[in-house]
Amino acid sequence: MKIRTKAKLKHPSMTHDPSQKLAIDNQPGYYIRRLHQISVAIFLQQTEAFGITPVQYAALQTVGNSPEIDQRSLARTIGLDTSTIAGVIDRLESRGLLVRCASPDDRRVKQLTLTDAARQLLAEVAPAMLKAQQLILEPLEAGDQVEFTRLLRQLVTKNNELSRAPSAGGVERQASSSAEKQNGPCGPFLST
Amino acid sequence: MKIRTKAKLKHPSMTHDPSQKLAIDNQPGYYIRRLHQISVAIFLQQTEAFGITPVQYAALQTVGNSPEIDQRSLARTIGLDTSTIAGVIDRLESRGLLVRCASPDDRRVKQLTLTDAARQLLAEVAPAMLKAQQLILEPLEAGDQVEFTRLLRQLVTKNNELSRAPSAGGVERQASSSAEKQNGPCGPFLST
DNA sequence: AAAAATCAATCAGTATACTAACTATTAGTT
DNA sequence: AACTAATAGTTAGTATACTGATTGATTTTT
Repeated sequence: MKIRTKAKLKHPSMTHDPSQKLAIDNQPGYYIRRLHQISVAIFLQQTEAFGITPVQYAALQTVGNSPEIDQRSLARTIGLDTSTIAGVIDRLESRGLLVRCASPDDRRVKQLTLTDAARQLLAEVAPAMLKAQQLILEPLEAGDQVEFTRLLRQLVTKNNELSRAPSAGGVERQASSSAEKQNGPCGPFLST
Repeated sequence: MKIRTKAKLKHPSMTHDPSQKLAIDNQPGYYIRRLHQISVAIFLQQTEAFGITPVQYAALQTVGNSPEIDQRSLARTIGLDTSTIAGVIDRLESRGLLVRCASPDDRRVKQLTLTDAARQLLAEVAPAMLKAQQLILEPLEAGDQVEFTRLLRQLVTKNNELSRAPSAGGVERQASSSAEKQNGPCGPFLST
């Protein structure tokens, strides 16, 4: 009960007349949820042949761009918390798309590396993924697409800290020995 | 393998140069997902005292606006499929916020009715819910908020059929006997 | 060096959100 | 009337996405 005293009613639009019906389809949150559903549906439809989800794609792409990234940095880069990324990586690893390796420098850390299969998959999926992005915005005319994208980025960037998993703009690369090419993902003795 | 032949490459922007890194944070789908996360986080934060989720709120609000609505119509109204709504209603019913009643006209149909507790909860939550909506858009200046909302609605409306759970603009009310006030949600013998 | 704090990852639990398969009921066809 | 279609709801299975607790390793303090 005492919670209600927090409502300061600084703005007339916040004064809610309970006799008037509130429509959910008047709230931005509702449309944001719907657009997310639609966006995922379009992605899955376009990439249907590859059996990959938007988040899995983001994870693979990011690991590809930053080999030996650790789970925490990956999570921050794509805006997930560490418990969610664990499940994503589980599924990708069991499909043979990436490998978890304990870091030699810090045994708490697990470094991630793509398999060749993942590299090939990424190259194959890319066109469908780009097509999906295009289809999501297609109902808007060209100028509006640019405007919407601008405002969308602004909202995410400025509200970033409010979610549990704020994303880090760039990838915080950790020093990587870059001897991976010769030795395989997990050092000289664990190559495939 | 044969799937790849479907890529028609009708547009030069679809030709993906694999040597160049694709950044996930350049794709609208990524920002849409992030904004959804943020939107939910803000809602949960503002309504923390009530233990309710955005979808649960939408369900309660809709049932409140259309008593004796059936599950299918509710699902369509808030943009969910029937299997998802079943779980939402399970949770709301077990919290004593609404009641499922078999329709006398069609025994397949279950009609939904709010309890008094739900009506009270809705009235109490409304200000926090409105505050959340305001906070989501707050990073944008006033004019941009209007513009963003306009484009957002346009995207959802025009892409509506693409998701599994396209939403119906209005609520398709079914003939309701409106004898509810006297007899309770489930007819004369099942009143609370 | 031992104790405390911190940190990466995991796990249990909950809540959307989907697909696909299934039950029960109703409507339509022959 | 009997057979078939379609419909409303449920269930099982998978995948985000969160909270909160826990484990094991590292760092900081004492």
